[in-house]
Amino acid sequence: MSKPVIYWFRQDLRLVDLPALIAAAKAGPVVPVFIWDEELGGEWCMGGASQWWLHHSLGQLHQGLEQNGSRLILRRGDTLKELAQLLEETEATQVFASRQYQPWAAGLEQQVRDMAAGRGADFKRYSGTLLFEPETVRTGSGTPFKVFTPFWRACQKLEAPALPQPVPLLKKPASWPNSASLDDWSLQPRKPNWALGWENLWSPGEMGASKALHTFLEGHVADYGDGRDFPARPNTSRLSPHLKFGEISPRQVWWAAQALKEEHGALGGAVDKFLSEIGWREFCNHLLTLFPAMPDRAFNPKFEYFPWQADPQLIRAWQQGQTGYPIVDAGMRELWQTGFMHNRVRMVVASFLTKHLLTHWRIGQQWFWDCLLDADLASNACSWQWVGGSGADAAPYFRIFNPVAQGEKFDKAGVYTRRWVPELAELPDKYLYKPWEAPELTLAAAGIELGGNYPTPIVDHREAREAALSAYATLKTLAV
DNA sequence: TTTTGAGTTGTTCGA
DNA sequence: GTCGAACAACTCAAA
Repeated sequence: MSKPVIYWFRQDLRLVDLPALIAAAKAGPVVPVFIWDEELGGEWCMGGASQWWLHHSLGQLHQGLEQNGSRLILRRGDTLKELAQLLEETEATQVFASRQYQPWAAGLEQQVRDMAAGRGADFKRYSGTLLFEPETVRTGSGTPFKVFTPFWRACQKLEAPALPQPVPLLKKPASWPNSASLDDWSLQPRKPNWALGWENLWSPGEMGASKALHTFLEGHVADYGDGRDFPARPNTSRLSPHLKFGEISPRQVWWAAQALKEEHGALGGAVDKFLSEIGWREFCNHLLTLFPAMPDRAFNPKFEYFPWQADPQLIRAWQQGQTGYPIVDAGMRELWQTGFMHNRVRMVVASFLTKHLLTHWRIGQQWFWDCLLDADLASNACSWQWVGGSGADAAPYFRIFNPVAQGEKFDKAGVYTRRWVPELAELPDKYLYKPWEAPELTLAAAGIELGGNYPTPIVDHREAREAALSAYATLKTLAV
């Protein structure tokens, strides 16, 4: 019998359309492995909410492998050491994996390659996480793009992504190495269990991902263009955590979207708008590859001199959804309670933190990193920098979201806001986003005591706006 | 090399 | 209530 090969699962927890797994299956009997390396990423090791998802996704992956006559070998510890140990135990001659794009990934891949070579084994790396490899998208003069629209246009002109590939036939090795037990890893919170009920909100794993895609494309994409901006409407895909863990490939998304366009030409506009969001995922990963310091330093160096403030009380009020601005508080509480936040509201809360509170975007990035199920290093860093004004193709500094206007515009009936800020449930629409303007009697009738069961605004919008504008003005004179 | 057109997501003010 | 302009130039990408 031929020597086995190792398939090293990373953030590609699926069986369908996985080029590296297909290659592994061709090369010999496959030992599928996942290594829980808690330290990997250092400061950016996996956040709490994401660990909950990982637990369930690994369970699903294990089931999927069993249905294909295989299994998932779990190990915990340093990636390099565990892979070396597995090579020794299995006498495998090759290690297969999908390429990742975090700043530490390329170095780790090189270390694995060297370690394997030292044992007479080969390391083989394949794409599969992005539609386009960062090296392949370049401007006419050969430089990487720094503006989204021309970037995405250039992507469309490249050869279309390959069609998704089916699950390969996995041959069993002569014997299986030992596996750790998922439950021993304590990836799920216990005391307190802040993920209570999340099983009803999310279906981690390949099947859940596929279902989310089809529910979206069959029902909700039609009204994506407008609907996606309204947090109470169902017109977003909610695919982000699935994509983050690689439970579905962007190629599956791309081709399912193309098929829908062909079937219903009228949906083309909405589908393209949705695909451009997949484009932003690509763009962010390309930017992170280009500028690995993205999570830590301003892409626009001027912003390294921005007069950020850091008031722990204000930061805590933001984190806990106690700012006194209902749309902000609704978003922050949705995040805490579900591990997710609607995109429109993410922009509002991020603008509030960076501009109203003049707090460094890194503080927000770190909070999101720990709380978001879909926390992705590239998207999180690029999006925070975009809001803060320091990113590529960033929002202009004078774009300061008005939390009252945003609430009134995008959640007029208050369905979203009242759900997450129930103490305001009885407040009439007219005052929902500015309870401080409501007459005493109205507040009393709604059971609201400002400064009691709901906070007075922690900053005044007009004053905060002026302060932000003048803080940003200080950058103008800088020559960096 | 120089020139030209364009650039995710907004708010406020004044006519 | 509605609409257009200002916000502030700057950088990017392509011709």
